[in-house]
Amino acid sequence: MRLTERKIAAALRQHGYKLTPQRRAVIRTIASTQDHLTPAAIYEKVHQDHPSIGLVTIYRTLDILAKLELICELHAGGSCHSYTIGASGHHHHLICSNCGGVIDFTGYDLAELEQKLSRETGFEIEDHLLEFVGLCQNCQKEVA
Amino acid sequence: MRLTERKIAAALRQHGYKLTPQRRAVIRTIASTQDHLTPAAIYEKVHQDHPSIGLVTIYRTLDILAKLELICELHAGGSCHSYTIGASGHHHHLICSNCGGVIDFTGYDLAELEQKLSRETGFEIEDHLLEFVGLCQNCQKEVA
DNA sequence: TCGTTAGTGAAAATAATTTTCAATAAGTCA
DNA sequence: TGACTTATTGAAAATTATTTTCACTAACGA
Repeated sequence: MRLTERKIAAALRQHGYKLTPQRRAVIRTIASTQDHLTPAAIYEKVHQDHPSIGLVTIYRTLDILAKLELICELHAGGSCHSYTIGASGHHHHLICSNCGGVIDFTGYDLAELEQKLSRETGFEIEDHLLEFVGLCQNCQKEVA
Repeated sequence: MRLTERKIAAALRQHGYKLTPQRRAVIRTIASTQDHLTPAAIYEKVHQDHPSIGLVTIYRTLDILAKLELICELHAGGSCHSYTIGASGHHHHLICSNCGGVIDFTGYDLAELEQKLSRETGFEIEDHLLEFVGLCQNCQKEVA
């Protein structure tokens, strides 16, 4: 389940961060799209409603949101350093290579594979990164 | 199976690239470690034997090697933009969060999951990214 | 060995990110 | 409410990472 603007705001407060209009605007921008956005793209969008905001504030807000795991950084498909809204619970991402839309999916458990890998390599596994890239239904039509 | 310096050199030539001492040095550096390296780290290492090499050449060589899939870019564990030696055939990576060592693993097929995802989301899946992060056996002892 | 062409290094240009610092605004407490 | 304390902000400067340009050099086939 994708996090809402409201939940993110609450989480920020709970962790002692103030909810400023700038932060609210950043959160709203990320929460209101399926797409994943770079800091520069977020800046552009926020800037429309909030012309005085500085790019630095975008970076600072993204750092906080990422640290609290309220947003997710994506890597597959060449776009490092872009973010999508977080979701409650463990999940993975499916990214459209054409429109950038991101779908979260859950219910796929890598624990078994982790155990097998752990047994075979002796590693103590701490984390993983799993992302898929493809064309969403809309973009399939568009491209055809 | 990890690619050897020799195989990489051959592949370069096959694709019409010249095998210069600089490229050889970059390849050797990447091929001779389990670790994954940033362009700057590769530069430092190559520079020792090859003091006249420029950082630009590192970037250019990495671009070529990555394009030919002779090296792999890693993402998990915070280290975007670092590379490890390639391997023949499709594989995934297991990265030590302490020493940076990378182990390739194969035999894990995501095709089934891809089909399921495709069915459920309508996506036409093109690619994926799967990496694990953990502590290798040596580093477990070291940390303890 | 010569000549063609790809490859190189240095420097400049560009892009991305972080730091610094004075000014401002949030939330708290009297 | 109003003053206070402290986090947050924006601008500019600093830093870091990457790419482009260009004159020079070296690899490799004829």
